Amino acid sequence: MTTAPSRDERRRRTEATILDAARELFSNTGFERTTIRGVAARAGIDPALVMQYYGNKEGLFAAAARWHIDQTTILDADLDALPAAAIRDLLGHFEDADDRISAAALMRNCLTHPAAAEVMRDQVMCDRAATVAAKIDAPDAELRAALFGATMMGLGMARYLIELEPLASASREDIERLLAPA
Amino acid sequence: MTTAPSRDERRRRTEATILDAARELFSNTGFERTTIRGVAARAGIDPALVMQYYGNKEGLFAAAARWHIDQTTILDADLDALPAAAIRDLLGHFEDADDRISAAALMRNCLTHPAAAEVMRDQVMCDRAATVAAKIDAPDAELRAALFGATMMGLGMARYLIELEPLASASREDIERLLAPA
DNA sequence: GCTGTGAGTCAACCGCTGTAGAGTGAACGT
DNA sequence: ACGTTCACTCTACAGCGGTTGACTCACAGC
Repeated sequence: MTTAPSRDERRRRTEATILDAARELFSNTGFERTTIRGVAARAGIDPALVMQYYGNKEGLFAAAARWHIDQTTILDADLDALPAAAIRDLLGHFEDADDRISAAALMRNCLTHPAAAEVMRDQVMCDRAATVAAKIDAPDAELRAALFGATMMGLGMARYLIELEPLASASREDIERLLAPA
Repeated sequence: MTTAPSRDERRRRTEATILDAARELFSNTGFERTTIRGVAARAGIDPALVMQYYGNKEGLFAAAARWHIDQTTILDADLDALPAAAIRDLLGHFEDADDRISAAALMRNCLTHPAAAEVMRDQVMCDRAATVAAKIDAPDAELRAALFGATMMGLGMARYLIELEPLASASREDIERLLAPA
């Protein structure tokens, strides 16, 4: 048999298990249809333990839907390469096994859950749009950036959440090739 | 006092009142957060009457979220004018007082409600994309059309549901002017 | 006038879900 | 060895929300 894990090692492990289960359900079925009991069952533990760790359902969601905001790929690109970089960044998030689920959890609920909507609007879109706008030299820079952000959001939702064909099964290269010029 | 309305006139009137209330709530707070009791209260009638008319909550939603699918504006446009026409069509839907709410109801719930997702995917996106694709003379016509549809969806969501600034308060002309070329 | 029909109401049921509090047993410090 | 801490469980509660069935009452046809 393997060596027994220490107590807080064990704690961190179950905490991660809960978070994984929560992300899975939040991203697949949305906030409202996800139940604490469902998360607990999937994690193989008692519902009350979820409460003990995250306080309430909102807390669990807040912990599960955190989004890594790294603007490096955007900051490093100049205006010409920016669309391609942003597309690659978005697709990268969703191809990556770790980021995918939490990104999907945020995106799926941003229309129906107030907190998710706020995060989406303020952090993701506003901040990104600001850095994008700073690179555009035109009178309508902000509006252009917002339109670009909306386009990226639509792409992510259509491809990964609604799974619209043939978008869902198209290759990253094709998407980048066709959309980047626009 | 006015002349008393006939019985089925009265029926149709309350039915419409219920539907209006349902659309309002579905489009503002989403399917799950909308309660039959809430709809009834807003309509000024008893919850049981909603059930009597629409069977269950799903039936109410199905009746409330119907989307007028008129592809005339798309069909009439040739390839060059198509983006502008589609944008005008989308914005027109959302500016129009009648269509706006049911369109929003469908769009808001298409990520979290199975039936709404199906309608969105099959009817709105697939059918439209097909007619769009028929006009594009390129090997990747379908993918291009899907990307275009995703862009339009992102635009609608960002502008009318998340109310992302400065997109939400921009004029129709500006949006059309900036996005159509792409 | 009388009766049937149908719009609209009332009260209640029942399952689900978030949440709370006491309890248990194994790991940990001493 | 022993008391303490802490992850974890069991049970239960309270409220909400969809749904139901019996009831009321006004209007239409005879």
